[in-house]
Amino acid sequence: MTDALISNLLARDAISAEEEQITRALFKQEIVFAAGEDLVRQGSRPSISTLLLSGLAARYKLLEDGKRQITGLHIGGDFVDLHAFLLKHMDHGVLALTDCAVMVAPHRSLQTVTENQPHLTRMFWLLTLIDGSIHREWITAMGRREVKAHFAHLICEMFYRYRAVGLTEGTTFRFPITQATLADVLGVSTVHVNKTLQALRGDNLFSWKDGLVRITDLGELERLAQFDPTYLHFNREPR
Amino acid sequence: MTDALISNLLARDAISAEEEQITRALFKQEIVFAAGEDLVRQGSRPSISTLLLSGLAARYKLLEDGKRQITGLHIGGDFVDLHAFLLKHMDHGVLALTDCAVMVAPHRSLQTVTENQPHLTRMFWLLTLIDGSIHREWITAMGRREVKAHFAHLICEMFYRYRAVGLTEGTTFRFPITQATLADVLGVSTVHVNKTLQALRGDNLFSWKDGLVRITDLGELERLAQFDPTYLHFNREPR
DNA sequence: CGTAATGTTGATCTCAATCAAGTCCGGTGG
DNA sequence: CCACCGGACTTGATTGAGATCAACATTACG
Repeated sequence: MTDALISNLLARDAISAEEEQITRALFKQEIVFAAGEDLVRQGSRPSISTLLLSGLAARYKLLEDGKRQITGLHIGGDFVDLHAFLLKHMDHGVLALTDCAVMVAPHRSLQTVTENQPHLTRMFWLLTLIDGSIHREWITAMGRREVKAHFAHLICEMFYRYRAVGLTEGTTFRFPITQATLADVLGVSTVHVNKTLQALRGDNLFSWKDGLVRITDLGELERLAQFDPTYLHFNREPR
Repeated sequence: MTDALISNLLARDAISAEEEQITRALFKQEIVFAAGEDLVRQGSRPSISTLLLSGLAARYKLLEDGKRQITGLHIGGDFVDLHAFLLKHMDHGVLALTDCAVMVAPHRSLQTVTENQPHLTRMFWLLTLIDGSIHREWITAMGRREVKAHFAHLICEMFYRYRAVGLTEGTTFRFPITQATLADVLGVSTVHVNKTLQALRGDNLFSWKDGLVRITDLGELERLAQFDPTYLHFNREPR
C-alpha cells in the first residue's frame, strides 16, 4: 500500500532493499477519512506524519476574515505532513477533498530513521524540498501568470504528478475537484474559474468533465502555461 | 561571521558546542557580490551552498515572456541555497539586491554532516522547512490578501526576521529595496506599488524612506496584514 | 553638467470580483 | 412516479482593483 511513496522515491534516486523495507515498516494502521474531513488540523501539534494512499487532499490556510487559500494539492504517494516532524506546529491544515485512505508514521520512528539511515533521511528531506519547489512555482503562477495560464499550468503539473505514481491512462487522469475548490487554489472567485474554464474549452487543449481530465494537446497546453517540469525534479541521481 | 546563522539555529533549538564548531567549519572563503549580480544562476548545478552574511538577496524565477517573480527574500544568516544540496538542479536564481557578502559550504561537507550529525542534519532540514513555510504564507498573501495588506504583511515578516538576527533598532530596520523590485515580490506593477505605498502612508503605521523602515504602530500594522508570526517558527524546542 | 535610475502622478483600459439569477443534475421522501 | 432539495455549475450586469501608457520630478553619479 506504500507503493506510491516508493515510486516517488525511486523517481529521484535508487533505494536499497533495506531502505525500502524500513520505509514500509514506518507506517502502521490504515485510516480512511471522508471527503470534507481534516487530515491534519491547523494549529495542532501532531506526533505522527501522514502518508496519503489514495484520494485528493489540499493544504490550506484560513485567514481571520474567513478567506481560504489552498497552498498545495496532494495525491496518492505524497507524504503530506512530513514537515510537521520538525516544524512541530501546524501553521496550516490538510483537508480531504475526496475520501482519502492514509497510513501514519510516528515521529518517534522518523527520529530513528534520521539517527541511523543518512541516505533515507536525505530522501525524505528531498521530498519536502520538492514540496518547496512546487510552492515557488505556485507563487510565480499567482504573481505573474494570467488566470488562464495558471489553470493550464496546474493541469500540466497534476498530469506529471499523477503519471509518476501510475495514475494516468495515456493523457487522461481523474482529478475530482470542484470549481469552488479550484478558486481557492488559483486565488480567484468561483465565477471566474468557471469563465476561465469556458475560455480554455474554446482552445480545445483539454477537456474536464465529471472530475476526468483528458488532455488533447499537451504540447500546446504546456506552451500556453509556459510549463517546464524541471521544478518537479523527476530525475534519478545520487542524493 | 557565521554568527547570524548560529542565531537562526539557536532561535529554534539548542546547539552543542561541537555542532556549532562543525557548522562554522563548513564555510570557507568569503566572497563579495555586487548589487545586481547573481549569487546562483537559474539552471545551474552548484557543488556548493551559499550562506548570506550581509546584504539583501532575492530568489526569483524568470518566465519565457520575460516576466519575473521573486519567490523569497534573504538577509544575513540565511542559508540561501541549502536546498540545492539535494535538489541538485537550480530551478530558480538568487540575485544580490544590494552588495552581498557570502561564504560557501561544499556539498561534500554537507554530505559528511548528514552521515555523522543527525541532529545538525535535522536542524539544516528545518531551515529549509521554514523556507517552505514562508512560501506557503506568500502564496496565501498573493491569492487572498489585497495588495495593501500583502505589503503590510511583508513589512511585518521582514521586521521579525531582521530582529531574529539582531538587525533592528527598536522597530526600525534597513530594508533597501526599490519599488520596482517590490513589484516583483508582490506580483503587481511598479506603478501600483507606488500607489499602494501612498495609501499606506496615509495610515501612518510605518514609514519607508531611503531603504529605512520605521514601524510606528506594529499592532495595528499586524492587524491590517492579518499577520501571525507562527509560520516563522521562532520557538526553541527539541527537534 | 548629461545621463540613468528611481520615484511620482494622471488618464485610460482590462481583468476579475461581486451580485443576482438562473440551470442541471442526483438524491430522497411522499 | 413526482415533488422537492441541495450541490455544482453557468450566465449576465455592474463595480472595482490593478495594468498600461505617458509624462514629469528627483536624485546620484561619472
